Amino acid sequence: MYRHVPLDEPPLPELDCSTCPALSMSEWRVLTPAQVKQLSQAKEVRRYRRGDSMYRQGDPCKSVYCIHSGTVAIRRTDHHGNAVLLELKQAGDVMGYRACFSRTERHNTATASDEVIACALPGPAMFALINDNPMLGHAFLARLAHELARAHDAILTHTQLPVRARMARLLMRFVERRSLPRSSTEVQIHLPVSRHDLAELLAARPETIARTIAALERDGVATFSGRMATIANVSQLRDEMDCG
Amino acid sequence: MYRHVPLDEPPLPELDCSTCPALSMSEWRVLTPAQVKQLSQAKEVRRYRRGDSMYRQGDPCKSVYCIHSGTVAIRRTDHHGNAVLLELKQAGDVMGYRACFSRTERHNTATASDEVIACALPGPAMFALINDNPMLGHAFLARLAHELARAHDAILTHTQLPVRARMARLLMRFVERRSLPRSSTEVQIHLPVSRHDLAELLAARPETIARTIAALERDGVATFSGRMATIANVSQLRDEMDCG
DNA sequence: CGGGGGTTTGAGTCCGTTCAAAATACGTGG
DNA sequence: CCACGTATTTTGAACGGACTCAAACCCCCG
Repeated sequence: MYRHVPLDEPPLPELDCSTCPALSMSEWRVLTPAQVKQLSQAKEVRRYRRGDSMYRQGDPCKSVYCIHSGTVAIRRTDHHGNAVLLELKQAGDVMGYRACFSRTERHNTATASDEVIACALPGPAMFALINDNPMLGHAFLARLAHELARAHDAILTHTQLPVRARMARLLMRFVERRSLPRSSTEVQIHLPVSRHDLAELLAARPETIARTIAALERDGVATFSGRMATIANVSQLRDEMDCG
Repeated sequence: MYRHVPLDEPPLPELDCSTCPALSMSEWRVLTPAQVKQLSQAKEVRRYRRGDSMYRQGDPCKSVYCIHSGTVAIRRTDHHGNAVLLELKQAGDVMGYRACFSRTERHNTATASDEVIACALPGPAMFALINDNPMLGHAFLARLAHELARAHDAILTHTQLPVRARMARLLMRFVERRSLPRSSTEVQIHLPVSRHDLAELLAARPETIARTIAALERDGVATFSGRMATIANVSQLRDEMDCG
């Protein structure tokens, strides 16, 4: 845990934010070239291996992170061990800002879901950039507002829809993000996480996920093989999204 | 709906933000006296009657609101009619800013739960204040971050805890907000909403709420009479908050 | 070839729901 | 102030989706 410079790994690459492909997807895109250089100098590149946690509930908030590559799972756990996977962060996503803005300790845990390279930017450096460039503040206001809407959506879907419909919605999100079209109606997607994580994403048990997948195959909606899924008919999947 | 100046009502009071008791509880508390005057001139006082909606899902976002008195219910509804009561806003709360910051239409509906007097501040006026005073931007960043944490909490509790524990948590929130101590262990609270709204707050059915209340009384945790509730032993209620 | 973690299947249970009806509270007009 | 009609709340019985516990299965890797 917390290791980010294993001895037996190749040295971390030097990353320049101004040429980073993640820049245009992140909140930093509103910065001027000079401010990007400032960002680049203040940041620190880190590597995390599958299972490493970047921060944990209760930690003080020292930095925000910008993901260069890999997938990070953001989880909230209660003191009974029940966990919910709140979201998956990927390349170009900025994460870990919530605790900085509310000036509280971390309320959830960030875990590398596979090999992750991310840059850590100290909180004060971010606040300095916001003071220099009000557009960055607005970008974070918009981002937080968007996240809040998504969280409210999750409350609604998790409490009102059966697991099967929630699964359909999740699959549709993966389809929209990046799918390999195989024919006019058929698409193939790569599930970025294990069944266990799928369960935590949908606030259900792994057994229920297995059963739901089996039911989806039985009904000819999709076929699953490991982390590959082939949706037979996207519009049919869309119909599953409301009620089941 | 949308009516806020009924003909048969007394005229709206002239309200001056600088003397408003809600000021110190709202985000506007970071403003200078001159900026408060600016706020006061830009705002418009409105009155809503029980059941009136202040805005609805799908509306464009024109203003943010600052509640002077009364209770407002913020709801999210899906196109099947399933509704969740996301939160109750009361005197001193600012509301309706989420859609402004994300520059999207309203994602939920705000309904007056009883007689409400609130001030509407046009979105552009708020943005002007934020530009004049960066502390206001930070205050909203902190507020949004806090709301996001609360929403994530709700996801966890709604999916992991039984209704009875969720009810205990809600009652505790009311106790902490304002309770009338009757003895060392016994407190009395006023439930600000109907059973139906209680159900929507807990993401359950009214029938389940009635049964849960009956069970709580049977077990001697609390007694209920209309909108009055007497908690026999607060620490006993606290024990109910995790699992049931 | 033999672990071992992750995944799947099976059987039984429980919590909350649904549907329906009774009871209570509420507001209005007489 | 009481009677009435309506809305809200409560109770009852039956159903169902997801959970629990347990065992079998499978695939990857040593």
